[in-house]
Amino acid sequence: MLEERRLDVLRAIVEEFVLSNEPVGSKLLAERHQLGVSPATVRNDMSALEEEGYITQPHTSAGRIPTDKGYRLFVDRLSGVKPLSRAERRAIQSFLEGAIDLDDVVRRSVRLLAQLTRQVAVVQYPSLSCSSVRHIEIVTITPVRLLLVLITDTGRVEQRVVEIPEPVDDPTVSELRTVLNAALNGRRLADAPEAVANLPDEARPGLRPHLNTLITVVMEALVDKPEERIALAGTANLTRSAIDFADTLRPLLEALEEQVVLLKLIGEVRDLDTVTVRIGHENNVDALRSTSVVATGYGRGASALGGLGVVGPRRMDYPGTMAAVQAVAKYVGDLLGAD
Amino acid sequence: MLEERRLDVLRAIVEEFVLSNEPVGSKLLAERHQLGVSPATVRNDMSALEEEGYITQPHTSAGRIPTDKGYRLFVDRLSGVKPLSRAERRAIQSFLEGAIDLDDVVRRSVRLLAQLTRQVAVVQYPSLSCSSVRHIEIVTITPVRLLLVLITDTGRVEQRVVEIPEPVDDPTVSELRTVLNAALNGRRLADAPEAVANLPDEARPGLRPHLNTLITVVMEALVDKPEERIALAGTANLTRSAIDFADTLRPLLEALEEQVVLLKLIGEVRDLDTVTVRIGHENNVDALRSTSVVATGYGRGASALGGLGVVGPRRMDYPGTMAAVQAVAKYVGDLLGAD
DNA sequence: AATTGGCACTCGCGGCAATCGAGTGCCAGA
DNA sequence: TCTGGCACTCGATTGCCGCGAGTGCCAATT
Repeated sequence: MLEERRLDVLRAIVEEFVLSNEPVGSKLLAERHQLGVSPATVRNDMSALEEEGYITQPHTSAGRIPTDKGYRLFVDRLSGVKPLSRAERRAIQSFLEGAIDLDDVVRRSVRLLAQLTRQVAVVQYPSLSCSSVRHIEIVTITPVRLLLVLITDTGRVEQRVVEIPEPVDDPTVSELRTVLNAALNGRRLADAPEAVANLPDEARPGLRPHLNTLITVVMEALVDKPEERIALAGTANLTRSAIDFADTLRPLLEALEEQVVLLKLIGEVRDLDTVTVRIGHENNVDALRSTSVVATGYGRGASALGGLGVVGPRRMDYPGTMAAVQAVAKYVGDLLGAD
Repeated sequence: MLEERRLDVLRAIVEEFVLSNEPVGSKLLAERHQLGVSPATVRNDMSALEEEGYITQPHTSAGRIPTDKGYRLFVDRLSGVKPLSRAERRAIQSFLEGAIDLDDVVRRSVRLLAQLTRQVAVVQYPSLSCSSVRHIEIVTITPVRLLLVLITDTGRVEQRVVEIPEPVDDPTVSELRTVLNAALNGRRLADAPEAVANLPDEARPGLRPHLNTLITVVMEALVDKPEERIALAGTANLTRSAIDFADTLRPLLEALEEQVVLLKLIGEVRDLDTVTVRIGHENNVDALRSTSVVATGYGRGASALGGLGVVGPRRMDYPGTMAAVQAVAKYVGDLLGAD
């Protein structure tokens, strides 16, 4: 009973603070959230909550604001799921279904997510290693430089320039193309290594050296260190949250421009079916210590094709943001998993 | 003589203000810049300059700051060329020459430019219409869906999915590929329309409908409305210039996310050999009214392949920025024009 | 034991007046 | 045409004061 109400108080504090961005006091809580007790009682609870580290006061004679720990408890135990409005669902659907190719899907999703959450949105392009090969094309640029073009079932087109040690002629290139396609078409890139492992042994001797070179390059470029890509939108929303500027905003913007940071971030949280929330200090990146990240994976079947999420102030509408992230992930997953 | 000194005063004001970001007064000017006259004389000149609209004072009892008109005069007549330091030239060279493909070149240039100028940098990918065709590839996805891949001499790879009205088989696709390549290889995309104009007439009858469809699509997608791309870097630098935040920064960030705006901007100023400067109100975009844009075109030969530049506060080191923009444009032009 | 009303205390904030000083404009003299 | 002098303006800084929101504690009540 007493435990129960204390949590109610915490929930009320979080909700109120998210709304107003001002430290919230006992009087306001008692009258606006039907707690059924007097301000004095609320004060006692608040005192206890502060003792336990869930809330803090910026200075004496001010109300309380949630700590990271407080937000964490709120997210884990206190917040219900806030379903999206019908209008929102409709907006998502109509906004995404006009997309014509992969680039378009990603660009639309990231803008959509930024708009829905009014925060910074991040969408990762489908990882190559989770995709299947639809076609491999080899184009001769010069006799010793080939352009490898890989087309995946997610519609992603990836190209690499390959320098080869000795010149090849067109018939050989054509033969290489046939052999590679036969071995890889329809297979997932993650399975590619074993699929091509003994290709050279089966090929005619004259082809082997080239095949070996190409296979090495393909493996290295597309499987071992695939180029992950990221789309970003809504950085203008950072100015909204009145984060204190010079100190926080700059490093944050710098971090967001750093693909590596974002990839690491998304990589850690791209589970399907789970929306991960990282609050403040829980982020491993310094520049994100004063922000929260809400992210999840998208895709169909077992493993995630990629991840997406938003970055915003800790003072964030977690239920709403989580709902939006989840919904967009579902739509994007369906869209890219199906086609 | 008197005219002469007045301009010296304006130059001094601009330089001082760019450095300090504070309104500059007559005393400071007289003692720091060897004008050879007393503060009182400087005051007279300042009064005249204000009369003519080159400078203004934010409030009585404050120093003067340049107006847009003042900056304009400074850029046009007062600023010498500030050559880059040897170290900077070396940095540019070593930073860019490691690039492996087009994407890499563009990404590196934009970061380099942002770093050199400490401002927001924008680099446009080479326009398709200015590039020549190196190779066209057609890949069958389904019998009625083809993937067109266009490779240009600048290393850009562009792809489009094409829906065709009736199924084609592989030999036909192969034939189409041969015909298209024969007609277009080595030609500039801008010249493509005439190059393919009477291809259908010369082809064997069975090929004509497909050829017509493909030509239409190629023309539409790659020539009429080519997808221009833009790379952006250094948005974090916006926080540096103490632009007043909530009011200016948000619309600015929003504008920068809008590719259309940037493309329009760059498109207007991509002359080769001329670094264009747009100061404050000279920009046609509202969000850029309180910023300056320094940009130019890059490329080899007559027409520009693309444009690049920076966006920063009006209070900007114009000579230095112009030098950096020019230098990077030259290197990028050489890099992309040569290969 | 939990809750409540009462009360003293803290402290940030807004308003106000006084002061300071940088910078200007003007004028008379060289 | 330039210069030194001088009065004036006005934003910024400082210090002070009172208000009020919010707290913590305590004794009384249920």
